[in-house]
This record gives sequence, structure tokens and C-alpha cells, in this order.
Amino acid sequence: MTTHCDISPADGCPAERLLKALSGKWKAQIFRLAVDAPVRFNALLRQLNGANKQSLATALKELEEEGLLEKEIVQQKPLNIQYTLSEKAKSLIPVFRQLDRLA
Amino acid sequence: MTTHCDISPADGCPAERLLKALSGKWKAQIFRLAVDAPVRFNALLRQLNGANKQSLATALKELEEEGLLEKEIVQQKPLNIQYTLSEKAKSLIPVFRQLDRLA
DNA sequence: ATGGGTAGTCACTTTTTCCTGACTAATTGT
DNA sequence: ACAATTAGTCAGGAAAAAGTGACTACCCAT
Repeated sequence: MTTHCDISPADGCPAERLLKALSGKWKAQIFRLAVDAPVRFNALLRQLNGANKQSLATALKELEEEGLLEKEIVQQKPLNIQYTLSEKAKSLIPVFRQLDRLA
Repeated sequence: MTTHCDISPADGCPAERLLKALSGKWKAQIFRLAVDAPVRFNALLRQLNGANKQSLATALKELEEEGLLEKEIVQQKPLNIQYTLSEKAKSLIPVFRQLDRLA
């Protein structure tokens, strides 16, 4: 076994998992917006030109499931929900910046 | 504009491009194998269980187009082609390792 | 000349992903 | 009461990605 992380198991090393987690449509963009500020459903719908409810809902749900975004109900009264980057996600930011420089 | 790289243009920042370039099926795995040694078509077909010619051909072509892999004809006589990581791709390895640690 | 290796391509089917439009359910403003 | 906001869901269709099996073309060993 010469690879730095095993190849056989159903699905790969952490980096590969992350890659997959960010590979659906809109996901990378949502992540980038979330770097700057918490994101919200309808706001995203307006910001991301061409996006639709269904795809955004799926993207948000999956980003949450992968532990990159955290959903929080800010207010119940006038319904207000926001998604923020998890600590894990925040720790990835410098790495992505580095990628921006190199790629 | 608060984003660290512009959101509007057809397709995003370098990191996002890279992400997309590695998001097709088998691509990440091919990349990982190529880190250890040059890869070859039929060898990949055997190494990557479940992979098929068509998908590998596409993956290799696209990785090449994105400037991550370089195709070289080692021998013409008994046909022998290999794909190696480009310099750019090699420069990304430490970043991916970091990702492995954090993700 | 038959079988096996190299590296693919081509047409077609299946699977997955994405998009569309209608609908829910609650709150706020006019 | 009515429109608009919030955040979604659901069924169905279109589009994109992936897989299948047959085929090419060339080389080498038996």
C-alpha cells in the first residue's frame, strides 16, 4: 500500500469526502457566501442567480449533514433561520485560500 | 463586494474551479494514485474496482484539460502511455494533505 | 493465425442530478 | 381580508453524468 490514504474502502480519505461534500451544485458558492456572513434561504435564492428552492434546500441540508453548516433558528416569531459555518468548516478556510493562490 | 473572490462571473474562483475539476467520478482517486506513481489506462481499469473504460477515458481527458495531469507517450512501438501529475498538481499535494488532517 | 496486451472510441441505456410549478404553514404589513 | 414575507416540501420532467458492450488498431508471443 503506497497511497497516503487507503484506496479500497467504500469512500476514500477525508479530503475526498470533503471534495464530494462540496461538489453538488451551488454548494461551493453557498460555502463561500457563508464565509462572509451567515446565509439564509430566501436570501440565497436571490443572491445565486438561477438557483431554485429545491436545489438550495438539498444543498443546505447536505452541507449540514456533512457538518460544514449549522442551522439555527434565530427567531420563531417572524420565522428567521440562518446557516453558519461550523468550527470544522472555519478551520478549512485558510486551506481554501491557499488553494486559491496555487490553483 | 465582501467575498474574497467574485461570485458573479460564470464560474468562480480558482479553488472552485479546481473543486469542480476533481468532482467527476474516479477523478479524485486517479489523482491520488498519480501522486504515488504515473498512472496508465488499463492499470487504472484494474486498480479502480468498478470503473469502466468510458468513464476513465473521460476522467483522464478532463484532468488533462484542467492541467492537472500530463499525458505522455512513453513508447510508440508497443504502445505505452502514461499520465503524470503536472507541476501545478504537485504543488497542490501539501494542501490536500492539510485537508486530510483537518477534514 | 489465435490470444492477449496496449489505449482507446462509439452508440445506446441506465442512473443521478437538477429544475419547475404548485402547494403548505405561519407571521407581518396595509 | 389580502398581499407579501419567512422557509420549506412534493411530484414530475428534463438534462447531465455514468455505465455497457461491441468495435478499432496496433504490437507481441505462441
